[in-house]
Amino acid sequence: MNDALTILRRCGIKPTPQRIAVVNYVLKSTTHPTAEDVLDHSRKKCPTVSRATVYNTLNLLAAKGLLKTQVLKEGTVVFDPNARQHHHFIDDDTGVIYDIPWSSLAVSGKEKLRDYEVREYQVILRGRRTKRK
Amino acid sequence: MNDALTILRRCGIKPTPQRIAVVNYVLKSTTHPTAEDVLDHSRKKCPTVSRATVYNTLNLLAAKGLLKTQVLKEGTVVFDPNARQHHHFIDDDTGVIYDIPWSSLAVSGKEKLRDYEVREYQVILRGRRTKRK
DNA sequence: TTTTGTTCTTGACACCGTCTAAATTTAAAA
DNA sequence: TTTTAAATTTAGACGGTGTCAAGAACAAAA
Repeated sequence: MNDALTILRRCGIKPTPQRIAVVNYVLKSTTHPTAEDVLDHSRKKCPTVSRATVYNTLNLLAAKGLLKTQVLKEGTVVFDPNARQHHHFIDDDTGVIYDIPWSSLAVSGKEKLRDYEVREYQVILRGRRTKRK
Repeated sequence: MNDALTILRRCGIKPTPQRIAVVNYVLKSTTHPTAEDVLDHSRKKCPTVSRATVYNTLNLLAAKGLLKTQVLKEGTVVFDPNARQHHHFIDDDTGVIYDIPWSSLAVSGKEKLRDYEVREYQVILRGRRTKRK
C-alpha cells in the first residue's frame, strides 16, 4: 500500500494528522503545487493545519527525496512529486507546468564541459500547449 | 559607441541620470545580478535612485530585449545582460550562475514533442565548478 | 501522575516586487 | 520668461512568500 501513513513510516517520519493531510495532497498531485496550494487543500482534511507545518513537512519530504523543489515560477517554489528525472515545459499563456519524460529529449555535449562537474540537469522549455489533454 | 546614453536613445527610452546609472551597471555585468544588486550599485553613481525606478528601468530594458529575466534562484529573479541564447550552470556550493555557450550543448527530440509548440528552451545544469577562472 | 521530548500553532519578522499618490523634473507652448 | 502639460522619480504602503521563536498541545515512558 502506498497510502500516506505507510509512506511516512517508511521514511522514518512520525505520522500525524497534519502530515498525512499534506502527504495525501502533494504526493498524489499531478500538477506542481505551491506551498500555498498545499496549505489550502490540506486544510480541507485538517482544518487547523498551519502554514509553518506545511512548510516543515514539505521540506522534510524533500530531504527524504519523496519530492523535489523546483524553481520554475517567479516568486515561489513549486513542489514536484515526480521524483524521477524529467524535463519541464511551461505554458506561456497559463503558466501551467507540464512534465516532459526524460526519454523524450537528449542533451549532448555535457561531457565536454571542462571545469564543470554536472550533478543533474534538465531542459526547460517554454511556449504553448497546442492541444488540451 | 555603446555607452549607456547611446543604448537608451537607440531604444527610444529617454535617458535620465537614474536610468544611465542602472544601464551602466546591469548591461556591463558579467554576473546575474538581482534587482537589489542593481539598486546597490546604481546608488554609488546616483545616490537617490529609488527601488521603484530600478524595477521600472530593468523591466523597460527587458521589454526592449536588452536583457532577460531568468528564474534561476529561489525567491528572486535575476537579470541577464547576455541577450544571446545560452544555457546556465548553477554552482551547488556558491549559487553562482555561469553562462554556458549555446553551441556547447545540443538538445534533440524537441521536434517530436506533439502538443507542445516550443518558443524557447535552455538547459539548466547544477553541480560544482571544478576550476576557478 | 509526572517527566521528557516531539510536534504544532500563532504571530512576528524579513524579503521581494508592485502600486499609488505626491513631488520633481523635463519639455513644449504661449 | 512664464505657464502648462507630460513624463519621471520618490517614498511609503501593500500583498505574498518563506522563516523563525515561543509557547501550547501531544505522546511515550517512568
